[in-house]
Amino acid sequence: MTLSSKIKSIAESALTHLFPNAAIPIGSVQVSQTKPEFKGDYTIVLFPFLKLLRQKPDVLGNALGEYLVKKNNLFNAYEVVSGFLNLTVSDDFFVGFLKKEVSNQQFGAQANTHQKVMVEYSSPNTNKPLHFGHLRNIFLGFAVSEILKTTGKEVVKANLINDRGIHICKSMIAWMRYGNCSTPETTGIKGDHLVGDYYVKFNDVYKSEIKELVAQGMEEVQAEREAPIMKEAQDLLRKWEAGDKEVKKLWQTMNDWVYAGFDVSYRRLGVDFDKMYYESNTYLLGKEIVADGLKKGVLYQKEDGSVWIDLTEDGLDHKLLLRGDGTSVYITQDLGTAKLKYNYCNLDQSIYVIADEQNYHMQVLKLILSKIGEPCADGIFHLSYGMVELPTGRMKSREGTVVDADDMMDEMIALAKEQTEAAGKTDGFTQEELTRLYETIGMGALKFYLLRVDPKKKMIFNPQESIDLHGFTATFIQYAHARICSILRKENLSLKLEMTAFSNFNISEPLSSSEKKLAQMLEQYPSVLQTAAEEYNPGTLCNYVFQLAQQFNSFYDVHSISKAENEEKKQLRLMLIIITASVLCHGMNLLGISLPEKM
RNA sequence: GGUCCGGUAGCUCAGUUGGAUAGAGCAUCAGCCUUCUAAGCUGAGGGUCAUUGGUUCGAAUCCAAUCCGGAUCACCA
Repeated sequence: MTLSSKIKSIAESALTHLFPNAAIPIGSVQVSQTKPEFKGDYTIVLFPFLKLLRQKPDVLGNALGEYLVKKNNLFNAYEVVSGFLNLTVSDDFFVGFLKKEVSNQQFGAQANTHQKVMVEYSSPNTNKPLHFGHLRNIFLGFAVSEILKTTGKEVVKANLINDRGIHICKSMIAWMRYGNCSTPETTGIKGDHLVGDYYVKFNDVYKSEIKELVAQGMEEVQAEREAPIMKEAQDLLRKWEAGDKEVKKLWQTMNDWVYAGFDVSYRRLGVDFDKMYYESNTYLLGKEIVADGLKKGVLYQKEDGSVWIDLTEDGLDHKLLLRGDGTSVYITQDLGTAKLKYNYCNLDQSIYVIADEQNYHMQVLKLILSKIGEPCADGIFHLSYGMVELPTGRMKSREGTVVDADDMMDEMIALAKEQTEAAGKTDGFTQEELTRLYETIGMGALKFYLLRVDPKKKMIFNPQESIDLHGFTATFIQYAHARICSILRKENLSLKLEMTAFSNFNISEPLSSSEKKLAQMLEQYPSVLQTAAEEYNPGTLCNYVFQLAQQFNSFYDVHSISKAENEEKKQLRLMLIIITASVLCHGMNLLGISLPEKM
């Protein structure tokens, strides 16, 4: 139980004890951190009880404060300031906390709840390489998965690859026309980029063909339909669906190039998947669900044979689920895939990390499944995030205005190198260690930059301004960690300690304010994780980890650890920094960011 | 037009679910390295929390209306 909730329940029972005739509503006690300008650590707000108990703030505050301090050794002082009861938590509590957790590298992790959660993220199309927008999706999905895991969920990371459809046919036709049998091997170009180049090529040719047709007097709308390259792409798609061997073979080959490229990127990004789904296997699913819905009368059929659902009661429109010719539309396969996922291991929850442009689609998907009575409906949660835009607007892969993910990684790592060298911090490293260090700093900065903001807010990225390595960044946190490691190296201590370490420690001197503040922040880590998990928001964790590093830096500035005033203080501070390092490391790892021991 | 999301310091963002004088980072300015890593620390300036009204002891937070920006509402995916 966290300190804050402990205080809550203690105060609640204290109030019922002091005022036996009044019914104190459960959960009505508000506990918050005391503002730095006042004395104390935690604050109870008295206002909600004044009317109920017919008490004046000062009287109630003093009565409650006195009772709490007297009856409970958790507190050793209190102060009432205009309706707020500020409580000072005893040093013993914090020291007890430090002794208990100093050898626990898993501090913050919760016991397994046996709830099964699938997190689908990344889910790329196979016609182009990953771009900056995908990175937000990927980092979010990975971080949320890890946060859920550490709070006791069993997580299946899933990737649903959109490997079929007109988009890949566009790359295929452009390659057939202009590729000259080039391959990643013959060109030395990474597979996903090579296929992406032909996607761009397709659009260039498409545009010029339209222009030509318009010049010949055709309407633009018609020209868009009639352009030869487009017709050829559509023809390829038809052949693919008919199972044409040659087409399938090329399709497989080009997709394999892309997968090889993605694998390199995923590995570099440090993310992984437990379950891969391919749309070429799932795109025909969902028809039985539609048939079932028709039988149940939830869906209706028009004269032309098309199947619809009426969602007007829910403030939405009529939605098509099957075409007149009986073929699926986009949402049909999603109905089937939702069920497929659910049946994979009896999911309690199925999370979709998808951009907010699909809010409506996801809302409709969940609603339809629930109306048809599919049990998978309840667990569906759309983790919707805002798109990453450039100052000039949305990124368009068709127009080549995307910030490429691989390029971005290269740039960040180059920036890390540049700034490390500029700061003259390369001494004592081997070349190999430096390479790894730049990777750690660059990738950390990139991930943190994308994870620190609330997922649902859209973000604008300006490629002209490089991502900072100062202030609210991963680098800042990595630096704090490296400082701690440096101290521990000199003290011949490891972050991994025996259970018995520090078990004989006792204090005789009061904690300084920055020692206490640091301990207090560390104690809050589990509840931060809980909040981040409940809100599916890694940003909460970013904020916390940054504030912790900040608090450590202030602490570090005022207190020497190695040359502490006495042995007691030294031991105390060692415990503090060991847990700090452990929490920083644990928290950042959940975000997919690693921390160097030296930088 | 319907639905949904957003609007907080010059810029990028927090704001513990309704609590004290609204906080960080960047940028600007002023200090701090003979002492465990200055990628750091301390301080200053910078605010009509989009606007207006309401709810109450108390509102950036809840409600209503308005303004601005975005997404979406296909027999596309």
